[in-house]
Amino acid sequence: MLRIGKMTDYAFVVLQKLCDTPMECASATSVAERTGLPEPTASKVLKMLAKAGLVESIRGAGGGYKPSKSSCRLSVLEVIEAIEGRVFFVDCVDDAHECTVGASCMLQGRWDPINQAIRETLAAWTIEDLAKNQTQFFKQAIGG
Amino acid sequence: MLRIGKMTDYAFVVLQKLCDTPMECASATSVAERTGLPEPTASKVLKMLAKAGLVESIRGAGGGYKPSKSSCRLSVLEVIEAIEGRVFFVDCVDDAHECTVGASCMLQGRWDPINQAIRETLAAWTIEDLAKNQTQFFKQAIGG
DNA sequence: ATAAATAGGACAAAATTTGTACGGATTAAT
DNA sequence: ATTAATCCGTACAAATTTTGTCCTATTTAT
Repeated sequence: MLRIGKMTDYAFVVLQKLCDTPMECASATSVAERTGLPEPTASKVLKMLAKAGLVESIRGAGGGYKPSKSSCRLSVLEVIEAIEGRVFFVDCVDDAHECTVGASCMLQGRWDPINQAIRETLAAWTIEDLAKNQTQFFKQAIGG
Repeated sequence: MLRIGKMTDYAFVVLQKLCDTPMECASATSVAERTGLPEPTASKVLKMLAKAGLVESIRGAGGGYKPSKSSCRLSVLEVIEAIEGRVFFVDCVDDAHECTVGASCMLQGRWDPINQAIRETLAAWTIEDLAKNQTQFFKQAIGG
């Protein structure tokens, strides 16, 4: 099915909630309540986002997470990569991968342009765009 | 990592081998030998491709698989979807999916254009393109 | 000090993907 | 007709990946 993981789904939901109240410092617990996600899960997602630098974390009592100034302008690509790692379609592109097919594979190294095109597509939309109404969004997609 | 599965990788390799000798009817065993894949695996991939109509299967002694006339012009999208099912980035788009976040999800229905754009990107390359040399390929990618 | 939070890592459970096997159906050749 | 080659469909165990949860350490406000 070639889909992003649930965690990444959650990341978008969480980021958007944070962007609703950009000045507020929201604890993982409050984010969990507002999104309907279980607390440990919301916490995990927030930690990942913080580690990737996509939100600002404030430790200690009264702490929590704040969207950074640019959080809501993050591209879809940035969010996906924060959670999933680099976006690639084929194992071969990954350094850590050993190609089991080896010499008989005629495709080695041919995927870069496709990967690049996909990345550009994902980079072209921001979280804000996703939040806008569907109609307008659709117009962009078909170039209208 | 957002990658296609190994089976899909194999599918490209197998298809390309078949297209090397488009007139020949190759048994699963011979495809396995020529690609270096284990026989049961090659067989499984071929079966999937045949079921999706991407190659022609001929049963009985002396049978095997032949690329159909258009096999080598198949788009990358067609191959991926033959193996992985429809290409989507978000569960919400899938009818069978129940959104656990529900009403609090501001993103519902917003992904279609992105999915569409990705699909268009994948549809723009053929297996033949992948087999061509990397340099030329790269030119296409950057519009040169 | 104490309470409220996050950080980071560990880990079991669940889900998915892979790889293999087997019995049945189909066809060509003898 | 019989035999051998070959695909078809399904089932299934093993391996891998993803999820979801918890625990301890650290940080900060009061």
